[in-house]
Amino acid sequence: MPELPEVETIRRQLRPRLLGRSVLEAGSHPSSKFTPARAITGARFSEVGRRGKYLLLGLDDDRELVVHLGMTGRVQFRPGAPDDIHPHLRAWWQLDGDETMEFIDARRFGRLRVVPAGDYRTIPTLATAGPEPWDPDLTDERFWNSLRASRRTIKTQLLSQRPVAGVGNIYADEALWLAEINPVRRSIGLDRAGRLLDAVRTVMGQGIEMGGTTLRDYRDADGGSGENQHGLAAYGRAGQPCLRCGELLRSRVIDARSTVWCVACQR
DNA sequence: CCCAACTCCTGGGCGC
DNA sequence: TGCGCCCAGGAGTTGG
Repeated sequence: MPELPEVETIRRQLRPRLLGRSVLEAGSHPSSKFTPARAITGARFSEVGRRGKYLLLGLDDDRELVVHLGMTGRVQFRPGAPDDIHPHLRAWWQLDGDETMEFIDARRFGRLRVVPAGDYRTIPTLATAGPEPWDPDLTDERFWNSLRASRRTIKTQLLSQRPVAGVGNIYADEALWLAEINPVRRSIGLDRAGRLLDAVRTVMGQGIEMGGTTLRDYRDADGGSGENQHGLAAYGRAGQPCLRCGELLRSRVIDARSTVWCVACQR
């Protein structure tokens, strides 16, 4: 599932391909999740940003196309017209230069929105998202205070996007494993919070370096796969030995999300 | 405000 | 081999 490292990989590829280019025509699947695609016909891309798991495609008319990839969303380019017989084509934008950008999404968990630039009031998760992992204002104390404000499990809090933006199920399990913290804890001290924040930065940074994690669906904007799946220590490794202590990793559903952790060294 | 439950989707893995 | 069941999951929505 595309999390911050996957979305950042795509952002970096999209930027040189989109900046300065105009949308000549656009179309979409009839679902309201995708119809906003049509609203940017005639506009020109002027920025390609990211916030958490959201792609922010700035337009020269002071609006933004906000893209969330959901579970299986992909962005790809093809010469000429859209491939309108592709069964999972949800939106497309015909660009100048005889090329089409396509949004492919088998499971339709993705969504598109067009908003006034920087105005995310109608996208609550984006509007209330916590800082980016490398935001200099994100201190250990701030992260700890955010975690202390809720009584939910640490795992659930990481997925909430509030303490830090961009964490999904894979990198949450990886960060908790690296920081040696039990995902079902409901409170942690400042020292553990600091270690968890360090771990989030480490696993996210590694994910970006590796071009994202491809378990099944994820592809970058060039159609390529990531390599981070070979570096996972927890996610998908239930029943296999912990890479730190050898204990067999356990799996359990926490808040409807499968969670893998080591009962011996994650306390 | 917080939180829990429910919802959306369908490819693929599995049991038989 | 084929059928049918059910899981995976981010975030939006709803209701307490």
